[in-house]
Amino acid sequence: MALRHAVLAALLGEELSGYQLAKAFDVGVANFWHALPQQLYAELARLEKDGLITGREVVQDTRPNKRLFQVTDAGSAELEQFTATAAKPSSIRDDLLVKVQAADHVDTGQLIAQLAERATFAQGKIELFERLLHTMRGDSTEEHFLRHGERIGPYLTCLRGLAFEQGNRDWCERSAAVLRERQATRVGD
Amino acid sequence: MALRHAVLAALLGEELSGYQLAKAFDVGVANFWHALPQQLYAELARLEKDGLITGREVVQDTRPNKRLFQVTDAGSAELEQFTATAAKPSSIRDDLLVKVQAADHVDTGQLIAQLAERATFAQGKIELFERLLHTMRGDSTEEHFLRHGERIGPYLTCLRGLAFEQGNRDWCERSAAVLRERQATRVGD
DNA sequence: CGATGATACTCAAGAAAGTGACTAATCATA
DNA sequence: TATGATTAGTCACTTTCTTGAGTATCATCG
Repeated sequence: MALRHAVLAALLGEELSGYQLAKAFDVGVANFWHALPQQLYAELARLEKDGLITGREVVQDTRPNKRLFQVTDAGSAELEQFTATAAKPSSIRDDLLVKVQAADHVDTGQLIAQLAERATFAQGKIELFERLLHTMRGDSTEEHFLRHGERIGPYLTCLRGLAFEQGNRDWCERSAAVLRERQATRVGD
Repeated sequence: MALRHAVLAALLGEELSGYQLAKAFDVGVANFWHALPQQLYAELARLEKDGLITGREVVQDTRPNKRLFQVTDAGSAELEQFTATAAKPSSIRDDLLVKVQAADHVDTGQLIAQLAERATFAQGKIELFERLLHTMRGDSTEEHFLRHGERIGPYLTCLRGLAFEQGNRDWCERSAAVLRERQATRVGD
């Protein structure tokens, strides 16, 4: 019962189709909640059935028709109530960290390659987030935007995503460097 | 098929009981993989059935008997193979971020309280990780340990956990400060 | 003109994860 | 001498997530 709230939060402020929502969950929202398109369509159906969102059909000439969803008052109330409940600690799942945990017992070369790949991926995300942040704040400085901007929720979560990916990149690079150095040392033994 | 590898990785180097493993998943391993005790017991049973770990009964006088598990050669091979496959991008799930995403539409007071609580929690984790890191490296400096230490996998993942929680703490504090300032501004309107 | 890719979804099956309740012994403490 | 905490697990049930395939239209590129 939590994807539910992530979807509601993503739908606040803008009407989206399932397809657009899936895109959003692929870039921005993915920082704090990950979901596949199929889950989103299913969740949208449930939310509509429960009256927390309403959908309207939009007929399109050049593309398949779509349904745009927006949060109802009941949906807002649900989110409000959700916010009032205690937050569970965040749960992370990362294959790569599992592999690094076993670093002393597995093939170092593979691990280094995967750390490098992840660092590159993180760098891409960093650049994306920096662009997103800039788009959101427009001409204002960050400080000014955070004080006086209208919609700062997505900005704040994006800031967390940025810091997270910077942490990822730095850690991947450092870990890869450490493993490389140890490899070199061992060869030189 | 992923908790499987997290359990194997946690069991490398040390023989643990299900109960001890659950503790490990509550502190260190939780940084990159979260699981409840019930899941771990179930996974241990599966791993043993598949011959990736072996358990031995340890009779105890003062406490209930326990079963200690260790990774078999087949288990090591499985981990090795797992490392060779491409890592999926990490998946995060965080209630609190969902709430912040909706920050402009929900009760700010609650949110600030939860951010403060999370910052405190993160601070506790930071201190725990710093202690763990110190224990692992003993008298060596970090640099020396990473170059010449025997078992650096858990150290590296702990470093990531530390950075993650520092990021959490900083972001929570900043977000809470921003929301407080806006609250004050609005009152002053 | 055919291939590829984007838009916009749907369905079904199976694997994984989460929830809640429960047993049973010992130890500390008030 | 009850009370609760800690150690050490088990069972059953439900929800959620992932995987894989499939439908249909239009736009673009070579």
